[in-house]
Amino acid sequence: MTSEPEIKYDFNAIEQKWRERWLSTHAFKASEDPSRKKYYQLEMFPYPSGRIHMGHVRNYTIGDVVARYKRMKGFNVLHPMGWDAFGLPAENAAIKNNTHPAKWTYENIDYMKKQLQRMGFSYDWNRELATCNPDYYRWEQLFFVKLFKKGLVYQKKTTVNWCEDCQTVLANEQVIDGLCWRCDHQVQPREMNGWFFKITDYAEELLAECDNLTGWPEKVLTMQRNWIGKSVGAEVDFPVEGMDDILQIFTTRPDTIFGATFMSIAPEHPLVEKLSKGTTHEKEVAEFVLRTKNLKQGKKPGEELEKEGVFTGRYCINPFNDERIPIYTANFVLMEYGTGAVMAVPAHDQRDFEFAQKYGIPIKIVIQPANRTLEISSLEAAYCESGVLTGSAEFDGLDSEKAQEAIINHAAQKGFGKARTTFRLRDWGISRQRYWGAPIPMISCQKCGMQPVPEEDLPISLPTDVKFDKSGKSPLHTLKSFYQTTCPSCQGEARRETDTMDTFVESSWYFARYTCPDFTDGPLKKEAVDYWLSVDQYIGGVEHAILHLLYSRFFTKIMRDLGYLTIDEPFKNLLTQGMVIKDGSKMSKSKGNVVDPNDLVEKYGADTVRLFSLFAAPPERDLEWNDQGVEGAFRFLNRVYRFIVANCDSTSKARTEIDPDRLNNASRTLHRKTHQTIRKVSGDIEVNFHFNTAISAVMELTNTMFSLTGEATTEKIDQTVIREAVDSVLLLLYPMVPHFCAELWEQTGHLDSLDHTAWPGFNPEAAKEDELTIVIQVNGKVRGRLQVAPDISEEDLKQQALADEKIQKFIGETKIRKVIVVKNKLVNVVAN
RNA sequence: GCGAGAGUGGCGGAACUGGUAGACGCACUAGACUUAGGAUCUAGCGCCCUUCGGGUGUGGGGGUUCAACUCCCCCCUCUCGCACCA
Repeated sequence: MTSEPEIKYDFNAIEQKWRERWLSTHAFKASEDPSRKKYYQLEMFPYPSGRIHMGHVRNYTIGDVVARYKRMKGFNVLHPMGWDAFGLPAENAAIKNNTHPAKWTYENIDYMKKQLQRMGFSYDWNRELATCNPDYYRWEQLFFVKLFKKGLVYQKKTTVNWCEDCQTVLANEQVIDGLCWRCDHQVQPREMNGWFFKITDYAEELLAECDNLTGWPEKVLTMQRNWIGKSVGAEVDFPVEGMDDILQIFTTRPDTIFGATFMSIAPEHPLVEKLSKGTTHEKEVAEFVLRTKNLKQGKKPGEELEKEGVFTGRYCINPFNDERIPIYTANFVLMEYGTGAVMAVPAHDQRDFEFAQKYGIPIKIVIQPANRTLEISSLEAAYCESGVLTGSAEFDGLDSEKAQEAIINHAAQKGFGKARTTFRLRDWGISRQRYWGAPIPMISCQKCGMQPVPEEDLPISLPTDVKFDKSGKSPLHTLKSFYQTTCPSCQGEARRETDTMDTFVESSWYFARYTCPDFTDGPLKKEAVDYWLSVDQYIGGVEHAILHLLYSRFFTKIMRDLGYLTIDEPFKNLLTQGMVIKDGSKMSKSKGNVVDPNDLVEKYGADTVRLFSLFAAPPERDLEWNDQGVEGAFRFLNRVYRFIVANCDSTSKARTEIDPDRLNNASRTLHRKTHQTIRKVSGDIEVNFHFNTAISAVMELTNTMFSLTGEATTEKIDQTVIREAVDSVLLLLYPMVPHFCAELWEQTGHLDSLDHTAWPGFNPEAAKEDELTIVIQVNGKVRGRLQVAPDISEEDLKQQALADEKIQKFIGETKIRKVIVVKNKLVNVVAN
C-alpha cells in the first residue's frame, strides 16, 4: 500500500446528505412571483403500480435536468409530482389479496415516493396530489355536472367495447388492434348505456390548433390529426323507390355522383331489414347480416375481409338524374362512420370497383384525367384522382373542385343535400363499470329522469365499507347504502349512478390542479393558473400520443369555456422520450430482461444511474440498457471526484480574475477548453436536450484536465485556471448529477449552495482557438494538414497549402485547374 | 396498402447551414504499477494491402458538386402509427 490515502467517492453518504437537506429545507418549493419569469416543467405522473421502473427513471431524469437547468437560468420553476391513483390494478389486487384498493394504492404511493426521492428529483412535494383523493376528484365531478348542464355530457345506449377480463367498457382509443389496451384480451361489442363527453364538438378546434403546436413532435401531431380524421364532403338524400324512406349518404366526392351505379349500406344499418322485407331477397339479406356480424367478431385485428354484399331487393333514385340504383348491403361499409351508407361509384373508388366487378354491376366513368382518356373496356382499377366531369349533365366540363361546389349548391337548392364535414373522432365514452374510480355524479329518478347531483352536495365520495368477491364485479352496483338516494328535484326515491369515470378523466386536468393543489374554493385558483399555465415542457412516453394528450387538450378547452382558464392549449412543448430496452427488446417480466432501479441505485448511487440514462442515447430515441455502460458512468464520476479532491483541497482562495495574457500555454489550453465546453453544453441543452453530447463534452474537458496536470507535463497549470475548470464541471453537471456536484461544490470551499448558483456563461474570446488545423486536399482526398492562425487570409492559406511538400508530391506533373479555399476549414487543389 | 421515422466500427452513439467520418463511452488488445487486480495509468483499436505509405468505407444502385453520412432519383431492410373512414 502506498502512502496516498485512497480517495473514495462515497455516494451513499453524499446522496443521503443532500436528499435530506433538500427535503428539510423545501429547496424546490415554488410559489407565484409575478416579478419573475416562470417555467413549468412537467413529466407524466405515474400510476402507483408498486415500484418505479427504468422508464420512469429515464423520463423523470430528463425532466429533472430541465427543471434544475431552468432554475440555474433564473426561471421560477414549477416542477410537481403526483399519482394517477385510480385504476383497475388496485381493484384486482384487492380481490386477490383481500385488501382495500385504497390501502394498496396508498402503500404503493409511499414506497414509490421514497424511490423518487432517492433519485434526487427536484420536485415541489408540497404540491403532491393523488387523483383518488376526494379533494381532487370532487372538482372533476363538478366539471361533469357543469358540462351536463351545458349539454356537453350526455347518456346514450350504444354498442360499446366490452372487456370481459376487466369487466368494463373501453373507449375507442383504448382498444388497440381489437384488444384491450390494459390486459390484451379480445374486446367484445356489447349494447350498453353510458355517459359521453361531447369531444366531437371540439373536433374542429382540436384539429386546427395542431398547426399552432410548434413545440410538439410532428409524429404526434400526425397521429392526432389522423385520429380526428376530418373529411369534407356532402350529405345527399336518395329516396327509396316505393317507400317513404330516404337513404342518406355521405361522400367526399360529390363530383362523382353521376357515376353512382349502386348503393352500399352497412349490415347494421337500421334500414336493412325494412328494405328487404317482403322482397325475394329477405332471407338472403338476413343470413348475410348475421354471417357478417359473426365474421367481423371472429376476425383477427388488422385482417381485411373479402368484399362481399347482397342485393336488398330495393332501388333508390339518384336525385340528380332520376336513375334507379340498386341498394346493396356490403360488409365493408362501416355503420360508425358518416351515415352508414355510401353511394358506390366503381369507376372512381377502388372498393366499389372491386365490388362491382365481383357482382357484375355496371361501371360508369364520370371523371376524365387531364393527360389521358379512360375507357370502360380497359379500366383495370378505379381512377380516384380529380379531373374533368363527363356524363354529368349540366356539370360536364367542370373540373372536380368546381363541380363539387356546384353539385352541393344544386342539392342544397333543391333540398336533397348539403355540404357536410365528418370526423373519425367519436364522442368519449367515460362510463366504467368499476369501483376504484371517481363516481359519476348523476341520479336517476323514475319521475324526473336523469338529474345531476347538486353542486353543493359534491363530492360523491367512494364508500369505503365495501367487499370484493371473485366475480370481479364492482361492489357499487349492489351497495344499497350507496345507490339508494333521493331525487334532488322531487325528493322522491331515486337511484344513484353506480358507474365510475374513466381514469383518463383524472389525468386530463391534473397539470392544472398542480398550480393550486390545496385550493378549496373551486377546482382552480385564477391567479395560480394564470401565472403558471401553460406547461412549458411536458415529457412522457409516446404511447400517450393519442389518448392522454388528446383528452388533455380537450379538457383544457372545456375548462377554458367554463371560465377557469384563459389558455387554449395545455402543453407548449412536448418531448416524447424513447423506451428503455435491454437485449434489443422492451423490458418485461416475461422476457426476464428487467433491470430494477433499486439494485442499480444501491450499487452505484442515484447520480450514476441518472448519468447513464442521459448519456446512453438522446432522449427521443430508444435507450439500450447496458450494465457495462453504467460502470463507465460510475468510473467517470470517480475520475472527476479524484481529480477535484487531489487538486482543490488546499484552497478556495485561488478564485480570482484570469488574465489570459499571463498564462502559459498549458494553462491557456485548459482555460480555452473550459469555455468551449460551457458553450457546447449550453447549446446542447438549450437547442434540443441532447444531454448525451453535453456529457461527452464534459468528459473531454476532464480528460484535458487530467492530461495537462499529469506527471508527464512540463508546464504547471495556473491554479486559478484549474479552479475555473473544476467549478465549470460542477456547474455543468449539476442538473444531471446533483448530489455529486452539490457536495463537491461545498467541499471546494464555496459558501453559497450550488442549488442557487447561476448557469455559467462563456467568454467567446477565451473560447477562441489560437491555432487552427486546416486540411489540404488534392482532388478531394486529404493529403496534408496545416497549422495556421485563425485570421489568415485566403491567399496566404492558398500559398502555404501549395507550398506544402506533400501536396507538391501529389500534384506532381499535373496541371492545377482550380484551388478552393474554405475559410478556417480546408484547401482543395483540383489538378489533373 | 397508406403515413412518419431510422439504417454509420464488435456495441451505444458523434459529425454545425455539404468541407478532416467514427467525438465521447463500452468492449477488446498490448504494456506499466502491483502479492493480486474486476482498481488506476499509458498506448492501440472501421476494413483491406507488406511496414513507410496507400486503397477503401456511413443499407444497395445511380446522379448533382472541386467536395456528399448530409442534397436529388430508384431500390432494400427495420421500427412506429393508421388500416375497408366513402
